[in-house]
Amino acid sequence: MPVTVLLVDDEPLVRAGLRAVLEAQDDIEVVGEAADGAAVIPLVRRLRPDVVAMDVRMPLMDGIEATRAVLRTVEAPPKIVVVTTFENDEYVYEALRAGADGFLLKRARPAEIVHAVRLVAEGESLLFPASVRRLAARYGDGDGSPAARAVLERAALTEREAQVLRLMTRGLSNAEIAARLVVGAETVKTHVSAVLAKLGARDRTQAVITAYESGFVAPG
Amino acid sequence: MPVTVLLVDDEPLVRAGLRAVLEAQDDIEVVGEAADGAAVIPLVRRLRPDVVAMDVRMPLMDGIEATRAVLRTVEAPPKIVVVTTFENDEYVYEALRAGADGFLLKRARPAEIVHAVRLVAEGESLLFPASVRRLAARYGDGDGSPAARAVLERAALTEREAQVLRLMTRGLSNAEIAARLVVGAETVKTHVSAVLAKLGARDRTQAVITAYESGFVAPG
DNA sequence: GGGCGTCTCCCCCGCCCGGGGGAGGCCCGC
DNA sequence: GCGGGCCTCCCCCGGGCGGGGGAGACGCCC
Repeated sequence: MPVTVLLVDDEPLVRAGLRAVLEAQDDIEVVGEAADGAAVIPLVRRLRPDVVAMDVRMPLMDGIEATRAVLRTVEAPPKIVVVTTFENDEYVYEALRAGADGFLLKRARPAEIVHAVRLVAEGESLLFPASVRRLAARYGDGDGSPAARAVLERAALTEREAQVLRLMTRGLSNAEIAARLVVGAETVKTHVSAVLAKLGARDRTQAVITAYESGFVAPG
Repeated sequence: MPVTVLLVDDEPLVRAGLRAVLEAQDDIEVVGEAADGAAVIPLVRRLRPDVVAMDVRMPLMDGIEATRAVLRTVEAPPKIVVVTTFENDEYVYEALRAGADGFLLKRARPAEIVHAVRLVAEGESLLFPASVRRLAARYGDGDGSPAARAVLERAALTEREAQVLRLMTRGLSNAEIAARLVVGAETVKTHVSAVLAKLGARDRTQAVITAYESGFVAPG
């Protein structure tokens, strides 16, 4: 069965463009459109789309509020991809914080847009999409960049967990991390488990990969 | 005790520059100079430097041949850093293949040069220096780039092992890699062990980190 | 023909890793 | 005060991981 998508954008032109791009795929179906975040809730309830492509800036209710509203009030909410024009849109980070599953640049190539929709539909943690990573790299001292910060906050890593993750990306074992942080090995295990859970990683290797792919750490 | 360095370059100006940069550090001592690779062996035998900073292109014997000669004939040979002017110097990869421990751009910042010398002196596998990684990134589809290829050949990963490493960097477990390659789990274990040994990694996580840091794989 | 390297598979073994659940102390905010 | 989040530590337990050694089959090169 196809991936169903709801488009939410105040500009008809953008909606038409997204529709054209997405409908060109035979495994994606655009099931509805809305011109403002305020209209999203009932539409989501009625259409039950797999994915909502949500504009950030809209007149009545912006994408951030709408994202929060959907996630708060709808049962088994759809995946939400935030759509934005600017790469350095602080609003986007807000949206990610609000619980969106990824974001999309309007000027992205059609293939990228399609890819993003498919990925989030599969639940494939677009928590850390390549675009976020690229952003992080661009603005990035890797660690203090707004994107990386957003990623962190989205993953809701605590300070201690982030610290542990950083040491994991340096190849340290649990025992070595424990020695470095001067805590017990069991404590480290607790933190590592928390990191794995929050990043959706199965083991420390996957967590380290995610850290690299997200721009949480930069090579070199 | 300080790190002792032998400079090998046909241009006096370059030698003077390197000497100035390195002697400015109180933990580094330049113990000798040579103008050609042909003079290296006896000098290394007599001075027993920790590190040889070796130019690639020299009139009589180039840095590649000299590197081979030193590693073949000298007991407990020094670490060798290959010095080059051009970033995309194919000769450099040859030198790495010949057994050099890292390389250095002549126009690198003094701090970088000092850093490189200290690192190789510590034996800190400069097998995968940041400069190689940057090179790989610059030229790089990550995989087919000359630098990545050189890194591969330097590490002497076989095709199969490289394939396994690539799947490791995607977060796959041994069982999953086995399924993907349609071989037994024991076979994968053998390959993984070989990769770990060749990369000097203790576990798969460290191997993946090395893969990222070396440019063997690029984030995104 | 006889190495040598690669790929394949097998054994045993120890251990770190990760999951689950529990618990106490701390600070902060309601 | 009381809850909640965070950090800390503890238990048990299974499984994947990594080390060691061995071995057969194939192709390549001398």
